[in-house]
Amino acid sequence: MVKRADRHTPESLLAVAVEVFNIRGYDGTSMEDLAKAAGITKSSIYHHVTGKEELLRIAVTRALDGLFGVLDEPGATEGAAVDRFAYVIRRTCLELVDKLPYVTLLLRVRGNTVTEREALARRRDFDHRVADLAAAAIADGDLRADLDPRLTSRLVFGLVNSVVEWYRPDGPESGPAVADALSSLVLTGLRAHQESVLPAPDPPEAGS
Amino acid sequence: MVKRADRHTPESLLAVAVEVFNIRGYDGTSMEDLAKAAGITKSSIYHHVTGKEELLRIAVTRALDGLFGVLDEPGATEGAAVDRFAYVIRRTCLELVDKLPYVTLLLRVRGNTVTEREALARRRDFDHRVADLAAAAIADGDLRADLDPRLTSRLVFGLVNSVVEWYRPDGPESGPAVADALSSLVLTGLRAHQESVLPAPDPPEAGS
DNA sequence: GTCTATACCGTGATAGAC
DNA sequence: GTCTATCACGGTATAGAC
Repeated sequence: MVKRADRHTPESLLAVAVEVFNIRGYDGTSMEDLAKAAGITKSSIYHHVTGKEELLRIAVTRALDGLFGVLDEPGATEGAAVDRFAYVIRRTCLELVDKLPYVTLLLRVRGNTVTEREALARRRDFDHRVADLAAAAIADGDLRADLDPRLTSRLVFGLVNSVVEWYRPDGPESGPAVADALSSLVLTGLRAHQESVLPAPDPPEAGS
Repeated sequence: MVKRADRHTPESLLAVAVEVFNIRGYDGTSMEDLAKAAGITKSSIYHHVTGKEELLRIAVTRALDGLFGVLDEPGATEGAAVDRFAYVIRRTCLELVDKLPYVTLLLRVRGNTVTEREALARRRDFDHRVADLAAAAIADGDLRADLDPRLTSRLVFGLVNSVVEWYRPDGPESGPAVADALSSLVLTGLRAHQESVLPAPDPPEAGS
């Protein structure tokens, strides 16, 4: 923090703001906090942005655009539903890691302002589209039918989103490593020998 | 909301406060918000509690005591590590649903006050004890060894914790139903036929 | 147990000099 | 682009009557 830049731009200010928002929470962050972290005074901030809420709006919009971008990629629109579902899980996870501060902020929005409520609405839209994908994969018989599609997609994306709570770019795991582990957990499960519950022949490898 | 009680007690006030905290966020909630929701004035609140932070402290303590209680139950202390791990997953999920408002609040704490930092420290302690359990299960060869124990427990408890983001007591799923679905997903995975990647004979059932 | 009235401070935001 | 000075408002919390 206090990464002073002699000349701030809206972009450099945004980076500082998002970082502080994610530490203290949006509501818990004052303009004075932002000013200290940016190395300038409160007033100077208003030269770059119209206010605190605009910083939030830019940040969550960036996160949402990234997530929706995934849904438009060929891997998410072509092929079997189960493959598209797996693709979206993996890519969403990578996108989350790539835009970590922005997505983190997005996922913590509560809905106290217009900006926040609009962000929540877009998030719901995203979740809905993913739930449709899970439903299609189940209908195809490629995902277990004993789990409700809505519940399934909620669990899976709860898992994906939870990554923001602990992932750090300078930590031991790379983004792709997390995406692989997560995908593998979701599709294959954690148990070492699947026949531990019911007697069954030995399953073949479950490579990524 | 505005569930007016003619006579408030610290307990009734806590229930109101936690509900509002979870909607607006702790920092986003003013004493005026609490007063309106409780149907009394700001001043009256101070007759029951010393202030806003005490309400938070009582709530998160209740959540943490519940979670640590799970770790002391026989199912979490006796038997094979993999079974204890599975037990803790399931029971934690049930505890989360049972104490939903308190756990929700706990999981959103940011660390801006002494109370919050102490809660975060206890949470880290809990996470650490669960990670040890996962490590033991992997060492026993009962959980896949290709996933790091720390990463595994982070993913699994990220998944468990994410339930607070969507679960509602009056919704379609019961607490045990969610706990079962979640445990099943974690241990067995989502794929209908594990050999779906390579051509294989007909798969056995994938019962719960 | 709840009220009105109030103290006191930090908040987001603006004006205008340099 | 940044500053000092200032504003109006809402924040937590207290005093004391009923």
